[in-house]
Amino acid sequence: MPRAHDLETLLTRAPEEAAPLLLGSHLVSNVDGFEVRVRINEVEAYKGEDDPASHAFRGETDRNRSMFDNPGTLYVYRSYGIHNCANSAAGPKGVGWGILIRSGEVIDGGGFAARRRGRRTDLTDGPGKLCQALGITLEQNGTDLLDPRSTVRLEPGDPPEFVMATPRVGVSKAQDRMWRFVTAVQLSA
DNA sequence: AGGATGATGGACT
DNA sequence: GTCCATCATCCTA
Repeated sequence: MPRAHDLETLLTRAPEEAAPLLLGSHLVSNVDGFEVRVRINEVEAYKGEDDPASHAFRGETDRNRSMFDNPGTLYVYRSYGIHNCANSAAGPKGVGWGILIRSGEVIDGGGFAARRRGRRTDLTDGPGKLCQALGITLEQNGTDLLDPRSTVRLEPGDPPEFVMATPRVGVSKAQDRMWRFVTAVQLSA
């Protein structure tokens, strides 16, 4: 299990190495005073200008700027005009690497999550759902996930016993990269 | 249980 | 105009 200051070390690695190690960590949000804690069970690596599937493939833009910031910076983007999706910047500053946080299980604050989602089940089993449950919007883009004072942050957790690697979801390019990482818990969900 | 589809906006050709 | 790092709903079985 990574300790708090180890998360920064972990996230400075290449995203395809850091992503599976991030599984089991906690994503905690305190937006509007409601704390929701999620154990991360599914992530994907995106590797900047080396990766045709990455938003950063064509370099830095207004939209993807957070991914080029320090490792542990929150990159939020709007998906299909409707949903928000959350990433952590990875690698050294300036490379545009990131880890998409796709799903998890609610550990605490389930009532707040259910209220935000407008339902009692399927609260955080997808990247858009997870952001809605945690109240993560473009307003939180650029947040330092490694700062304990941040409204959205990463904290250490228990690592999973089993991790499976698969192609990434919803991408048509670079399907040969097995850069989606899932815990056994998420597989059975 | 699984496939099709509409919503909805930004980035890109 | 087309393509999305998606989701909820509405079918068919």
